Amino acid sequence: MPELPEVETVRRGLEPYVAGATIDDVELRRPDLRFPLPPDFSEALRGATVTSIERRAKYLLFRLSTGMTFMSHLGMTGAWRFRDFRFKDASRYYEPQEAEKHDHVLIDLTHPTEGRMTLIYNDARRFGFMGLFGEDSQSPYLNELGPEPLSNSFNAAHLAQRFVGRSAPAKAALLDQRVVAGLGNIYVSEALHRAHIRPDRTIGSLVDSGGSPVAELDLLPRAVRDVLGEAIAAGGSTLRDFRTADGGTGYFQHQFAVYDRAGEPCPMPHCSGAITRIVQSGRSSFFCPVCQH
DNA sequence: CCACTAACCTGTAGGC
DNA sequence: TGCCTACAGGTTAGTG
Repeated sequence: MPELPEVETVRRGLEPYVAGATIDDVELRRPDLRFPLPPDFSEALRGATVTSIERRAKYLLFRLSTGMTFMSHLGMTGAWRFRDFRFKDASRYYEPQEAEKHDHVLIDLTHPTEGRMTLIYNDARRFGFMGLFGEDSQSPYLNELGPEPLSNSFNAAHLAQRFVGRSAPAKAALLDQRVVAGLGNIYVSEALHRAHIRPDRTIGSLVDSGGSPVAELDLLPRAVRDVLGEAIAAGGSTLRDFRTADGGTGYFQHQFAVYDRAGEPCPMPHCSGAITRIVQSGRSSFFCPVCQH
C-alpha cells in the first residue's frame, strides 16, 4: 500500500490526536508480523507519552517521553485507524466496535484535550513490522537509508555518484531505499515519466564520462520531488485499500500519468505515445516508449 | 560489491 | 457458485 506520500498522509492524520497522548495499554492480538516484535515492546510503550510523530522514508516514528522511539512500517497492507469512543468533537464519533479481522495491535491512548481513543493496527498480509530503539542510528532499518527525497541532500550529483559504472535499470535503482528513501512502485514510474527516462534504462548511461549527470538525470530529483509533493497534497493514492486514520481515501490516483494506465495515451503534451507495461524483477513498470528514453 | 530471484501472506479480480 | 491463475502500494535472504 504505502509509499512516502501515503505514510506522510497517515502521519498527518494521527498527529493531532496522538501527539501529546499517553499510552494506557497495549494489546497484542497477533504479534507475528513480518519480523518479531521486540520482547519488551508492550512494557516500553505502556505509561509513555507520545511527544511527536515523525516520518523517515516509509517509516512512522512515534517519539516517546521515555526517550525511546516506537517505529511502524506499513508493508503493503498495513493501516492505523482509530476506534475512538470518546472524542470531544461529535462529528468524529465512531461507534465502539469489536476487533476486526487482521487487527493485530491495539493501543489505548488518552489525549489531554481530545479524550480517549484506541489506535488499531490492521494488516491483512502482515508484511508490516514494528520496532523500538533509543537512537535512530541504532535501528538497522533506518541507518542505511538514503536521503529523504524532499530534502536538499537528494540531488543529481548524489544520484550520479550512486549510478556511475552500474548496470542496474533505473526502476530498480530508485526502488533501492539506500539510493533514495521513500519511493515505491507507483512513484518511481511517475517520476521516471516526468524525467523522460525509461525504467529499463541502464543507470550508468545517466552519468557522463566526467562523472556528471546527463540532462535527464538533472531532471530526475525535481521530478521526484514534484510528484511526491503533489501526491502528499492529494492525500496519497488509494488503489485498493489505503485509508487515512479516519477512514478517508487519497485522491492522487486520478492524477497518475502512467501507473496502471497501460494502453492509454501518454498525457505528455504533444506526445503520441501509448502507455506500456513491462515487468521488471517481478513487478509492473509503466512508461511511454515515445517520450522516455 | 552488484544484479537477480524467491519468499513472506492474504485478498481480489478475471477467465472458464 | 466454484476453481484456478495472476497480481497487488514492500523488504529481506539467498544465489551466482
